[in-house]
Amino acid sequence: MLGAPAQRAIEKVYVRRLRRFGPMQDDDVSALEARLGRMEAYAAGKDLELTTSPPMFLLSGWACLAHSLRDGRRQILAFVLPGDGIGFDLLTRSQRSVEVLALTPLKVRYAQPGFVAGAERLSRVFAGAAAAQQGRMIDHMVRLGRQTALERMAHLLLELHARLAEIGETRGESFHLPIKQEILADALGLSLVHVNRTLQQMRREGLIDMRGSQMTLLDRAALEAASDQSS
Amino acid sequence: MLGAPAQRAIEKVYVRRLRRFGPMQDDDVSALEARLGRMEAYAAGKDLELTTSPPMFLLSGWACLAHSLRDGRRQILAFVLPGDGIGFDLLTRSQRSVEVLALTPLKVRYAQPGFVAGAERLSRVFAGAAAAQQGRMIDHMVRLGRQTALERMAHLLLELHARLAEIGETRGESFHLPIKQEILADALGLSLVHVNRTLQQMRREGLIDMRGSQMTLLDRAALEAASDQSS
DNA sequence: CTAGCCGATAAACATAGGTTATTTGGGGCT
DNA sequence: AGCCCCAAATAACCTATGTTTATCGGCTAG
Repeated sequence: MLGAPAQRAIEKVYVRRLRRFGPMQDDDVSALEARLGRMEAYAAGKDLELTTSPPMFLLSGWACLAHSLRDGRRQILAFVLPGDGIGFDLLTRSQRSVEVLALTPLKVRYAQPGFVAGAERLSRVFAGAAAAQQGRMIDHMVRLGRQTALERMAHLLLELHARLAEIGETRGESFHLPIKQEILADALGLSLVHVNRTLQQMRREGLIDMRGSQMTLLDRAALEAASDQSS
Repeated sequence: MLGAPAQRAIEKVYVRRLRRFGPMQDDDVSALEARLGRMEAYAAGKDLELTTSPPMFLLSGWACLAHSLRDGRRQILAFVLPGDGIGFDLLTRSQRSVEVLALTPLKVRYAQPGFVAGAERLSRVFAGAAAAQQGRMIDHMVRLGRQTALERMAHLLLELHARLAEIGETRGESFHLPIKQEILADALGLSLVHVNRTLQQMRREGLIDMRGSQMTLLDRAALEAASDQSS
């Protein structure tokens, strides 16, 4: 009576995430596992070196991809959540000055130095994950270019909830949001003050509830209406 | 005395573009050529169908990738210039509602239905082109999220000039900018009026010159300073 | 227990950019 | 030649968001 559930419970978070992008059979999982190597921990705030190191999976904690301007302005390009890969795609490996930043303490697992995707099914899954990431970046461009502060926030919160739900890190409409409002500001292209204003407004209007770093989506319908995003 | 220059002059625009991303020898070019098929022309304003058709190269004219919101707001995600591929990457082929829009009359050349990149060198070149496109999208996110109207415009003009120079469509610091200010607005996340204001300002300050659709970058140093973008 | 720090909250004011409406300036067509 | 139409250019006004500064509350180091 314990076998199956127990097995499920210990499934690696990156396998759980990758399953979203296509079927993975036992030999796919072992093929992947065989190509992974050492684990590592990083402190919050740490700037991960990507150009030299092999790609990795995030086991726990939150990271982000960001680009900084000379005068200190910073744009967060994407959030990296547990189970997500870092550095598998061209994006993060290209010469571009894309920084990978630990937003919380991190645990990662590196791929073997000569990592290659491997079997047919496995590489299709990896392609799916890369496509999903690009899709999120498109959403992000639309947010930044054409949405109001409240729309941006609503859409980001929905995205984060959906992604955390995939790996079982939500409880109903609640999830742990372990980042400062300053980080939200750099992600959404807003000022810190306006992020706070917007959150207060969403709170007053009963869209969300925040207690410390616990975020609850109280009115999903309204949030979805606000974030539009469809064609 | 005519052979070599003539050969160079008739080199296909997509080959010229692809050479930027890695060495292409004669057999690479023929391998690519063998995988391409019919040509097609489209009128300005046409919305190209991507999900059903094979990928293609843009032979002449300008196109863009865009996403529209329900209420009509639109964000242009990327410009597609002559020689650029459309639909080779996951981006444009994913289920996402990314539209491909002809900004001018277009000539394209489709790939054969079962297109695959082909030889080692050739696929490395294709990967390079995809990475370049992603890099430009990152620049675009930074523009949209963290730069002022003038900075955005300066940076976009520099990008367009550089890309057009690659395919010989510049004359010194001048190039043909065949798009309405409304399109610039949708690309830069600004209103049409503010795009006009910004262009006037750049003109007054001697940064650019515009006569009809002819754009000239008068003060590259100042434009580069304004667009920052470095880490 | 207290000092000090950090992040959230708040208030007051400033401004970049949005909106609406009007005018100007070429082409192309009749 | 005269008329249209469309895009560019202006103008006047409005507002979402940025900036600056201050307060508050909780946590941690001693």
